[in-house]
Amino acid sequence: MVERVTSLEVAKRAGVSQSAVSRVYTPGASVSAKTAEKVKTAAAELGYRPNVLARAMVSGKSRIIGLVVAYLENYFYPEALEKLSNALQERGYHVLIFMASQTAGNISSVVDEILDYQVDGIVMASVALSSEVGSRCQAAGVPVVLFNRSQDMDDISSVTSDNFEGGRKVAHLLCDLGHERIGYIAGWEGASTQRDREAGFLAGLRAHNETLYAREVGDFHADRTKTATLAMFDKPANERPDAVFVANDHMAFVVMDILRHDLGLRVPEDISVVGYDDVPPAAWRSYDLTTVRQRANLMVEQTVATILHHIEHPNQMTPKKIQIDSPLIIRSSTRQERK
Amino acid sequence: MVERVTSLEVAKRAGVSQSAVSRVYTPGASVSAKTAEKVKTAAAELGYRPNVLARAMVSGKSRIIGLVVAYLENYFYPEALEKLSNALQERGYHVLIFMASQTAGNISSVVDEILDYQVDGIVMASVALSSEVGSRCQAAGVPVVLFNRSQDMDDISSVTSDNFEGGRKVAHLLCDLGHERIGYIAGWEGASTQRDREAGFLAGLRAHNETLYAREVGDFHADRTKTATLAMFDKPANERPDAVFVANDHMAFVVMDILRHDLGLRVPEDISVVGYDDVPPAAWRSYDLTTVRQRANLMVEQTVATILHHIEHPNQMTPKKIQIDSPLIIRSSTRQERK
DNA sequence: ATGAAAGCGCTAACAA
DNA sequence: TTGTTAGCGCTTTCAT
Repeated sequence: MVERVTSLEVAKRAGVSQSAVSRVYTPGASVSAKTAEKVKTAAAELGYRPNVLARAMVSGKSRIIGLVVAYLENYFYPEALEKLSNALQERGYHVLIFMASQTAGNISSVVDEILDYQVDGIVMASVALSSEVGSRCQAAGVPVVLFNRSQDMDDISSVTSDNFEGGRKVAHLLCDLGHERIGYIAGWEGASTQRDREAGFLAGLRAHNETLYAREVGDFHADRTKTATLAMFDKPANERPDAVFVANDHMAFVVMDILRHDLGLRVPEDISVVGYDDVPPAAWRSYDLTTVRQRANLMVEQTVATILHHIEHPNQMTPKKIQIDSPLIIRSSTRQERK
Repeated sequence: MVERVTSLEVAKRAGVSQSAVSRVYTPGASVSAKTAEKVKTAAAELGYRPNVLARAMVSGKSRIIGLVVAYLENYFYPEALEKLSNALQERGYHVLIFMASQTAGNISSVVDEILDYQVDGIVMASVALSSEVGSRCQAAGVPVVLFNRSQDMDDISSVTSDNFEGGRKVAHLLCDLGHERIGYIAGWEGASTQRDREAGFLAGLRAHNETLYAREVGDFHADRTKTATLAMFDKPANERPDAVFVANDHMAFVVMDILRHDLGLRVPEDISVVGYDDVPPAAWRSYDLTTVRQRANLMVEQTVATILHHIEHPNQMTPKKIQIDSPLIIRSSTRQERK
């Protein structure tokens, strides 16, 4: 175990003051090329690196972004997390993870923990947070950006895909394909993504003078989706939907598996299935799911830009509500042409 | 934006010294019930919470664990990450994420960044790290635990599943089922997991007086796995393997999809397929993959125990090499009985 | 451009 | 049990 090297030791070896060393590592500080060289040499010889925590304490900037996530079971999140972390790393920030377990009371303590770490900003990717939580962080002077969720009438920035428009595109597709009995399997109804997708979907149907034939709730949850699917499809051919929009890809996989393996139905010949997210397995041959793509890259890019903007302009608190266009990806889980 | 509340302000309001306040938040410090009450009341009124960073600076313990990950595309990792973060959170630690991008030179700088944050320990879950990197952290006095990878002849602790034994179990299964032309699709050959799984598999075959009929390399990579699969199976029935062990689940999904959809073969009637990891999609009906389960819960538990042990006993540097038993999970991608 | 000095908010001896 | 004091390693005035 090697002892930590401090700026003071580097200063001594370089024959300069401790503050000179500090300046060398402070972008924009005034140091002569000569001192900079001396310091860098000494630092290299000693293996010196500035202590981020000490810097954070005095500067008030930790260069840490707190990330609150609830469930990584939806493969959209690991993807986003990876990109987010990379993007922040490139800008000299790092991600401190806070897992928000199910319990609601727990969430509140999570916020306290985050604040304890003096994070410069917070990204909330968890669906189940009360709006109060975000506001509390804002009140503490820590900017917050909601990722993949939104809230009406509040003062928190958010980045989402255009869920309403995405839902509408699905309605158009299914109507254009000539489907006549269209079902919807909803996600957890507390989620803004679920609400917006459904609202857009219904608006789209209306535009075609169609109406929803059946609706069940899957809650973004495998078991409940199974129940919902059976309730919707375990009936004679002329009574069940001939197409279904499922509020996210993971539920859509469950739906497809049940249709095919439990009910012996064919996708898309008997039933067209559409999902939402375009997580990687949607492109796997066994599913090849028609879906709405949430463009993780763009969403992350905007999230990073927004949080950094808030960090750099602490006074300017106007929230940004960013919606990323989400294209329809047509694969083979939907009929290929009007029947 | 609310100003930060310091322990000094709490002290004033409570009518005690600043160190009294500190003691109230230091487990095991001696404070009278009366002072504790006064302090807690004042703290609550002011909304005070100790500054973790300041505490870290003086105590030398940040209660931050650095986690190095390379690719979250393998769904074993998000699962592990979630459990790891939860387990550490319960013990008052938090996870700072470091994404190790592809470039090898990059890795080295990642280590510097980690060390800058004065992390108390490091978990490396990335497959592509040189042993030199881990050693450098150890040398800096920061304990390291390798997660899901191991290295021979070195001084770093690691937690893996029993990959050798897992591979052997697969060989036994396939031999018991009467398979006669058995293939293996390897992962990236630099990975210890790949090497151990293959070694165990070969040892198992040998025990049955069987020998490997075909071998290709998929590199834990979808495209290369596709090429490997075609090279192995795109030939007459009597020339191709009748069973294949694939070094991880994700490659196995690709193999199954190609067998079924490109080559028109049936699994398991024509070919039995076995994977490794038991990631969630392995249990999805479309794959229902026979596989070796890496028990993420146990692996994480041991990882946490090990890293905390090293943190709490800094002098006792004997590395631990922990292997978790990995059970064979038999599903329907393998023949159900001897033919 | 540089050094001296004053803290950032806290913990940990040390006395009392 | 308590208060006083001295830092942890750094950034940042303020002189020079």
